[in-house]
Amino acid sequence: MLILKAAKAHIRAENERLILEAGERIFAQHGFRGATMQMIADQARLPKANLHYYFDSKEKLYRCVVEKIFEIWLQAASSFENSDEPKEALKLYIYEKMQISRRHPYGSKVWANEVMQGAPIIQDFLETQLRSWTDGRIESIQAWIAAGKIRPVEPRWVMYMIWATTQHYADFGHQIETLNADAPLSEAQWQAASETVFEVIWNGLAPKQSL
Amino acid sequence: MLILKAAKAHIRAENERLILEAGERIFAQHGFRGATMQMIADQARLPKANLHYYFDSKEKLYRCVVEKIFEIWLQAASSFENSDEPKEALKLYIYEKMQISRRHPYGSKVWANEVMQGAPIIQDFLETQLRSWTDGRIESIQAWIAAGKIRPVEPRWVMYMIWATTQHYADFGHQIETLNADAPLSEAQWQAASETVFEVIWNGLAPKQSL
DNA sequence: AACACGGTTGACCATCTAGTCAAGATTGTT
DNA sequence: AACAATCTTGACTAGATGGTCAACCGTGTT
Repeated sequence: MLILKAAKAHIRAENERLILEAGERIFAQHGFRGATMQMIADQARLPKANLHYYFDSKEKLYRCVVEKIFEIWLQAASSFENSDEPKEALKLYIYEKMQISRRHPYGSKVWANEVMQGAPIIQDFLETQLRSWTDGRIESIQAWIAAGKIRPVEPRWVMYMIWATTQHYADFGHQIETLNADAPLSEAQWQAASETVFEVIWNGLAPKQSL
Repeated sequence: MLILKAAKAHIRAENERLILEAGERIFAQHGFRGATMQMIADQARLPKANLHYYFDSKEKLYRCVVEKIFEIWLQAASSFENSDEPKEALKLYIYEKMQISRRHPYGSKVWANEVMQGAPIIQDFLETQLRSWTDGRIESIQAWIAAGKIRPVEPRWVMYMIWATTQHYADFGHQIETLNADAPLSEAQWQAASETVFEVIWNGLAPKQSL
């Protein structure tokens, strides 16, 4: 009966999760072309043919991985709206993005890879969701400027600074570890880095102390 | 006669230049594995076999490309030393790095790709040249802190902020263009972005106005 | 003109890889 | 137990790709 489809849904869900997780890791480490279905299969501890049972093609799998990453990205984005005060809103957003760099370094790298190659797969995301989200955030920042809560700056360049500095800790994590005597950043170091990023940006944006 | 070697040296120099330039572009756009020798050959307008005449293997060619990029990177690094005053030194360095992002976007992407994949080819560079250069710069920054010229901050996180923000304009150039109504940044926009990056970082680091 | 040396090139090969397939194993339902 | 839908998997194929090679070309020297 057709109801069986639902009965075995958990198998499908579990295997798709395994494959997506493995894909994220392998695509991040080797890029789209550098990753092979065999590598992903080994990482997921499944036979290669099984991957093609759940995902038609390498490209479809890749697209799913990228879409999942974009979801997480958008989720973090909402923390931007959790306060009207720029200091609080920026602090939440920056800490949240640093957290993502720490928890999802592979996802961040896949995204970076995709964009660096001209976003062949997710160009439509950039043009729709990312563009409209960014426009919204730019309006928030402009409102802060109008209210004299931060210095007059072009909001775009500030957004890019935040993205760049926070994602750097994921995308260039290997370089950072190498310069940290080949050790991953400690809890305290992550905390300190997040604080410094926030402090420098906030002090950079805060209005000059009026005497 | 052996002197012929010198006589045709210009042919070799010119072709190596063509191939390296094409390689930089193709490796940036497709990653190491994604790039094919055929693509690079087409870009350089040379037959594929000719590439193997000048560079033994794809990997050797790639290594040459990456080394060339590191040279440019180190060159910019020297502008850090052109002034003892932090404001001036940082301004020069940031503007120089923004300039590099604008002039050598492909090189920056190749570097990013390489690091994201764990620096399989240039790990030794990271551990020797980059590490020692960074240590030197950290000392400079600490001296500024000791002299009360900038706030007390962990120099490492500041270096990473500068690298991240400036390189972002190359590595994520496609995303930036998409969010700029699919247009490349204008001269004025590059200028404004550079200024904003510098202003925010400098204001973020400058000591609080003592009343 | 003859030569030698570096440069050029099309054709070729071994290998790798995305994707297919058909036979068989599982599992929930009746 | 019998069944049907779903899941599993080893073996296979077609095409792409890095690298090779042997014949050929061009140019400066004698």
